[in-house]
Amino acid sequence: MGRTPCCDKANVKKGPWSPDEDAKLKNYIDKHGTGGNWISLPQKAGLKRCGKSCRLRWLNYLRPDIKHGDFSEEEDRIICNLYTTIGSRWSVIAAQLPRRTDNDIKNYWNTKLKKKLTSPHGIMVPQFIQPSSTNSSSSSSSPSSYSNNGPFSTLLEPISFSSNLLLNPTTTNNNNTTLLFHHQLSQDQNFMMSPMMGAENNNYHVKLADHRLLVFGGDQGSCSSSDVENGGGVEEKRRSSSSSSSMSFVDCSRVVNGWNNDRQLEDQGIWENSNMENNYSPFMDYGLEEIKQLISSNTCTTNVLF
DNA sequence: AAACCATGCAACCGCCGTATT
DNA sequence: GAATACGGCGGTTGCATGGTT
Repeated sequence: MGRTPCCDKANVKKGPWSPDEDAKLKNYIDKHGTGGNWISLPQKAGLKRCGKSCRLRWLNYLRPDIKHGDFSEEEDRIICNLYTTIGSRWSVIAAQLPRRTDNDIKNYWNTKLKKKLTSPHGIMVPQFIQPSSTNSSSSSSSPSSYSNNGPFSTLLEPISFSSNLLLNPTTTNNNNTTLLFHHQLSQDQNFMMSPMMGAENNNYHVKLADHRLLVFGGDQGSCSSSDVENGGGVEEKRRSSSSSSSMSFVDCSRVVNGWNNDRQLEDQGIWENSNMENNYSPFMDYGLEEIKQLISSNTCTTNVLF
């Protein structure tokens, strides 16, 4: 025979913990510790709870050194890095973040970070994983050199990857445009996405050789003038209908000829003339296959990987 | 003001490897 | 060695809250 059952399942309380229960559990553990036996603990502590429930409550909430909420950018970076490396092994990830619980990290990932990293089309898009330093010499997957090409970097040397998702953690060019994730479409279709620095709405740009600028991603699809300084130059007027659930691909070629000054847009009366009623809009939504075709049919001066 | 919807998060469920009988 | 509980973990659920229509 094996062990005796841990508790009477029919007579244990479930649901949210009351302040009184919290106090009982905390007082008991403060005085006696867990004793390495969660099963017998609730009875000793005067709680009508399953040992598992007590353990969970203590580890995820009552433990004195726990920090809740307010994840820092550094913590975001660590979580994203580890997730792309080892997947949803929350206990391992939590071990790298002092005072954080696996449950908190898991919730944070599911409610915040995951939305940043995935699109409804099922492809991964670059994210705000800022390098802790600008030293790029340590990563073999980092492009080895870049030219200064307007607000974007241009990859000078071709790169190839064995994985379809790699993190390029530490590349910042002179324009402070940070280059992030890489996906590979094929040998001759290497692209590098460049996020707009200064924008907080998850937009990304791809500059094509014919000066067209593809803008996609984003909760709201807006670029302020400060974004222009960092690689923008357009404002997407067609905003997503619901936050974080849509992904727009926008061909701005008709308005961004030269794409270096949003004043052009005003001078050309683009904003005023742009509406769906007169059947003219410089903003066109593209599907994933269309965008791939657009990119593959052009020689990109910006190297982008999906 | 009410109904509806989206979000955040605490807690539970079930699985798996290990320990115990 | 078999049977069963324990401890730990990740996935999922359900409730509370806040925002929007």
